[in-house]
Amino acid sequence: MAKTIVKGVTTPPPQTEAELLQRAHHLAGISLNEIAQQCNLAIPQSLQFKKGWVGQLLEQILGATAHSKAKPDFELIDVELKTLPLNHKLLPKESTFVCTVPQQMALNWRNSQVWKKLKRVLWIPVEASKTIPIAERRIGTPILWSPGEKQETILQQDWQELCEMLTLGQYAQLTARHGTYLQCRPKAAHSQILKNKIDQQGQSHFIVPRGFYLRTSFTTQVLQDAQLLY
Amino acid sequence: MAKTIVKGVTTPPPQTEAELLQRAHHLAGISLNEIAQQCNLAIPQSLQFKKGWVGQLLEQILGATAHSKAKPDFELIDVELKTLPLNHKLLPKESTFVCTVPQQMALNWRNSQVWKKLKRVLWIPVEASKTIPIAERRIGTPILWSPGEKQETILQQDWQELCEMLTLGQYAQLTARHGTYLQCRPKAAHSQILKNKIDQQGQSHFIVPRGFYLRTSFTTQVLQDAQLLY
DNA sequence: CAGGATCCAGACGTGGATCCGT
DNA sequence: ACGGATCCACGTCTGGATCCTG
Repeated sequence: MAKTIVKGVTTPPPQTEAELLQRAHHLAGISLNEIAQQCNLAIPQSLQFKKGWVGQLLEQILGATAHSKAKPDFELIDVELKTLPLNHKLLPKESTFVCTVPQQMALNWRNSQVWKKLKRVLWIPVEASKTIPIAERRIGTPILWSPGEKQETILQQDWQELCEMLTLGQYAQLTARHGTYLQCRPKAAHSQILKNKIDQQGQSHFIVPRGFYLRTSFTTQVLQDAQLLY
Repeated sequence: MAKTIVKGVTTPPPQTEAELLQRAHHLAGISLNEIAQQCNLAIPQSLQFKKGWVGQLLEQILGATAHSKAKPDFELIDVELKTLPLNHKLLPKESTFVCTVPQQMALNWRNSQVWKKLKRVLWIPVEASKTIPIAERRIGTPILWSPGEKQETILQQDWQELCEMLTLGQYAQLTARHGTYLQCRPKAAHSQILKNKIDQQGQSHFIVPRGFYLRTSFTTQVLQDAQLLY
């Protein structure tokens, strides 16, 4: 099944973490325009209707296994790619989506979807201040990261607290204010979307689809630990 | 959300069974070419890569709620539309797809997906001999139908037999030869497609996706009962 | 002949995230 | 600031069936 129509130049998957990190370092300081040109892709005027564009651009230039779902971005080396949008102070601007809340919660933290996504992450900071045209936004120094011991403890506590509320069906009480590092928020095309959820008694309910997100305070810490803040 | 671009003329949904049946009677004797013109649709050279085309054409001209899934074709009046391809003898040429085999079988016949699809059907016979160009194939006399008592008994027996084998995971023994009127056959894009099925013990298996089909011997009986065979 | 294999269109779900009103 | 709302791409699934080889 050779693909003969080039719809954008792609990079082969990296074979090792070192190779991936080296590639990512070569992007540091480069603008999105340069990468888009190399990938033969047009730059959108605004991200309003192209919210995932930067993430998908970096997937492509770094050789992520494009859109293979429920799998790490770099399947061979089991690494997840996350862009980290930075504000004008070069601090994280937004929370970071981790994964959707599954039908059935895992039985323990180390088997959870959240841990699978966070155990090994390549963070790529990207300028995201609205005052900078998209084409001119630059890539920052990459961080190949795993949670520290103390971080994992808090993340696990957050996960357990949120899981408990979700499992018990306490949707009214569960807001984005819960959780120290990890929060739980809506994740859908629009607020009218409802998902059929089957509770532990086998009863069917319609609920708002949710996702797990990392707070900006947490990703700021990631930058700090990597000594990328001064 | 008014759709301003006309991609094919559509008919509003029928409000009553009588209205639907009247429309269908107006199609009797008409060629596919005439209907396609009225719908502003091009006629494919072959159905090899357009297998569902005739069915979708009739959905459109009769005002079926286009592609609303897991619902009857005519939602308001709870009627299912089925084309019935006829060979050169004007007898059913193919088996009729009913529905896919669900993850979890219903607990009884009257709650089954098969019964929901078959309890009220508008059959539209269509010439389907390969010797007739698609454009020239004619529509036959429509049949608004429900299973007779004896038919339902056999269908229910078939369904129960097939369900039992499916529930017990007897996939090796389960072939299209089982069932008097109803059979169970593969239903997929290709034979390599596998579906994750969770059995009653909670174990996960990969199996070939299947569908329920009505044998041609059964749909021949439907024509007979409607006195459309001589 | 008919059981097993296959094909398309459109809906739906998931992963990529950012938007925006209070 | 940030919690709740929203947006695109694309892979997968479902519903419409007919094809095709032994």
